[in-house]
Amino acid sequence: MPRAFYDRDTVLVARELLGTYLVHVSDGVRRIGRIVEAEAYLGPHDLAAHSARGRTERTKVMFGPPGHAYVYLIYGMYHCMNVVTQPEGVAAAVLLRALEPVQNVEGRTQGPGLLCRALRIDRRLNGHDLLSDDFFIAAGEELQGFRIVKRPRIGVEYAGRWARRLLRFYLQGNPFVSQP
DNA sequence: TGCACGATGAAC
DNA sequence: TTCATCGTGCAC
Repeated sequence: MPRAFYDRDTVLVARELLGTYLVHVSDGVRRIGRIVEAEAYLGPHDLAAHSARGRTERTKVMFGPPGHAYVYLIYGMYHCMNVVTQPEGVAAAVLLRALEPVQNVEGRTQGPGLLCRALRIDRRLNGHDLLSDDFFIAAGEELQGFRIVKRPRIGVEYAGRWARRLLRFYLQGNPFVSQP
């Protein structure tokens, strides 16, 4: 997808990422998954977003230009993959939560930690430009007939009223969604 | 320099 | 409901 795709409202980007293809080439293997579930993290005012605590060493990528990968380690054993959105200076991103396996994908892809493991995504890719030829997102087909479901985000109960916002999106009925 | 904890997943 | 496991962020 072009830079301009990411340089837009984060909720819009999260919804439109559904049905697109995440491609990662590593060790000469091209692994592809279709994005079926994603969450929007809106910026420093969003108490569920990492950027809510300001710019730190970990979150500085979120404050950077759109179309880059924000990858971090969670619970000491899993990685989470995000796409940075909106103009540089706006610390917003979309967390990829589930993929439908398409090519060279081994293991489960339901959930942010599992999808990173299956596509061999780790912290080495933090800050990576998604307008590259080894890690990028490609357009999918039209989502005709596929309803997009809106739900509260997962695992952010500490965020008060922000935890109840409907910022998780997934393709209704898709068997690869992590928590239908 | 130390320590509490998490945008998770799996087992019990 | 509990646990594995460790980098980050902030307290001291």
